Amino acid sequence: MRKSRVTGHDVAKAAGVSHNTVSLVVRDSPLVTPETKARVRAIIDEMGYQRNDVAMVLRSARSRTIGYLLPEDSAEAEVDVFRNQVLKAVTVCAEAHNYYVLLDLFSDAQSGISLMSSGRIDALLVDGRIPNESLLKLAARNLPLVLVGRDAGDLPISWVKADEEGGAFQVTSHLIEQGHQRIAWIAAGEAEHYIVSQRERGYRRALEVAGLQIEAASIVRGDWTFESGFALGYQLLTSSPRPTALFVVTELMAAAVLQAARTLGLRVPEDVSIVTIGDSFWSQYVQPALTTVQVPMKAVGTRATELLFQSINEDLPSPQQIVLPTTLIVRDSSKRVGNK
Amino acid sequence: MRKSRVTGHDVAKAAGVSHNTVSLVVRDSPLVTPETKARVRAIIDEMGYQRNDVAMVLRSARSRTIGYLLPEDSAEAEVDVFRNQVLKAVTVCAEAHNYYVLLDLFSDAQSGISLMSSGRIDALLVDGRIPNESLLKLAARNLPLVLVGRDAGDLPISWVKADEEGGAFQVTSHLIEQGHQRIAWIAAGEAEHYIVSQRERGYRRALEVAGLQIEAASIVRGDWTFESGFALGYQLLTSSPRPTALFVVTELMAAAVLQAARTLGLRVPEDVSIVTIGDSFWSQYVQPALTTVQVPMKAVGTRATELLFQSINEDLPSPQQIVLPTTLIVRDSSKRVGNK
DNA sequence: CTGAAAGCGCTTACAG
DNA sequence: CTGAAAGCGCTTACAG
Repeated sequence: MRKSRVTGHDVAKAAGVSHNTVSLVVRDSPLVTPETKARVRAIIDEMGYQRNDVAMVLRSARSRTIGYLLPEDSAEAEVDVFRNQVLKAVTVCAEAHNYYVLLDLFSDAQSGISLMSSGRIDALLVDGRIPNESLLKLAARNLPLVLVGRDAGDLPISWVKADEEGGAFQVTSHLIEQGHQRIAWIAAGEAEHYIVSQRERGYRRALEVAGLQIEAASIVRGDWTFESGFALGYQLLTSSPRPTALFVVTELMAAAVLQAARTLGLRVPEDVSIVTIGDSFWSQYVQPALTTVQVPMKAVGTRATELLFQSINEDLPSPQQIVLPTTLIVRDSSKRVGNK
Repeated sequence: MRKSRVTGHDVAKAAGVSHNTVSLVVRDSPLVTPETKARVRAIIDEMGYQRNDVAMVLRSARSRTIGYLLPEDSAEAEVDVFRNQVLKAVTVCAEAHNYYVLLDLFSDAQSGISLMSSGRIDALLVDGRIPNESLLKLAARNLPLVLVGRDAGDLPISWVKADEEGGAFQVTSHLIEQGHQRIAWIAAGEAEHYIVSQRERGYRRALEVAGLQIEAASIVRGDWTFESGFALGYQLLTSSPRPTALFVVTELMAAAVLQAARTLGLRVPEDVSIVTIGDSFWSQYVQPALTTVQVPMKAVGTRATELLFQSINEDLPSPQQIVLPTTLIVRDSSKRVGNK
């Protein structure tokens, strides 16, 4: 048991001060004179004293740790860079505030509640893929909480998300401006999947605003895999009349559609335009580089964490709800229709 | 302060038992009769009691948390899926053992030492990119530690890594068997970068074993970016005599070399073979799909975590050192030389 | 500016 | 099988 050998008590005795003073020195409190500090610090270094954080946490009821509740692995997860981008941003931001990040895989609401009541964390970030009914139970606890990557409807909960709907609207409108009228939509997962449904809304709204008909046959739904993207792309590209443009829900599936087109001998963008949305850097490196809407997940992670620290430190009066804009990036996979 | 409202003491009073008994019930100890358990559990539910983990940790000196020390962001990190794969595996594995994962960004050895002495964690996983001198200081603490993704030379430290050198040897030998004699190597980062140097060793050994000359001009070094891959690919493919095959240190840079070849009007694999190594699933979706060596980072994460739990529970006598095999995956970017 | 006392909420011996 | 006491190592009032 080397790790807990030296306690504040030992240091106090060696330095001829009280335990209390040692504690203040460790926290660099202005209540201690520089001379005493220097003397105590020398002893601390000499004895190799390291504070036991757990005792500190128990007594002060501040853990200097934020929790991050992640969904368990899903079909989607294999493919998804989303979570990684966010997690990285969260960790960097927490570190800057001198906080640790504690990871918890969501299994049910109870495990999340246990964590919130355990004293292990001061606040909780919740991944947007956690189901709403669990979210409600979690939000009922008395601990700052920020939802990451989606909104919470009418619930009085803080959240930070990207404007998925606006992004989808933007890229679909871009296609329409380029003269496309038959624009298919390749979705993924369940119809209620938050991000997919938001993107689909944007797609539908763009068509409606332009007065274009939304045909049922133009909307198909895969399972997040490259293979499903290929199959659906193939299906749509061999249907008649063939769409002049395809909007694909993820960049991986869009890359698959690119291959389906290639397999069929169709040129992109000359014969068909393909656009997508997401945050994968690979999408610019496929051939041709994909026109996409960039979703700023890193920024979402950072803003959410900043908001969490605000809640910890200031006791925010009402829920804060933040939407970050997306960016249309026109690359080589889309062009004006008919203009070969 | 809702979170700490109900304590074990309150439950004990309400149930008419001692605080001790409540503690045993929460831990589901066989020392308590089923009747008492049921009665106490009912009260626990009724009162909404949640154990304060921090007090438990302080008293029992077991945090039920493992630490994961990550390197700070580097140029390499932007591109790297490595860490994400590993982290996911670690988290899933920890969850299965009923442990949390605490993230810590490496700034210096001292911060790692503080964490190890803080009582917050029972054991520590260290990312392979942490420098050796810091690793030594960390390993000197009395806490189980496993190094992830690289070996530790002669140091008596447990580690789990993939056979990067063997993988590089394998894919280079594959090229040689296909008749290639001028095989260039595109590296990245600093010469001492562990993974890069291991891969380079495998490359050199394969050439040596085959009795092929290693020419200085065939070895170039980029900076992990797509752009540097493109530039170096372009340079090598316009050099004379042109290499018949290129082995590229990362899959992203290999995708860039593919584009350089396309830009030059060279066909892959007819005019030049391009092979790589890594764990990015994207490499199979570029055109042509890349021949690669699959590095099992997920398995590395899982094995490392399992090893860590062994160290926690059994007090392993000597360091365990595990090398996981890589797998050559021949796809469409390489072929027999001259056989057009 | 420093010290002595109390206590955060558990678990761990130990006694019955 | 259950209970009463001690204590993990800090921080927080409070007193001087």
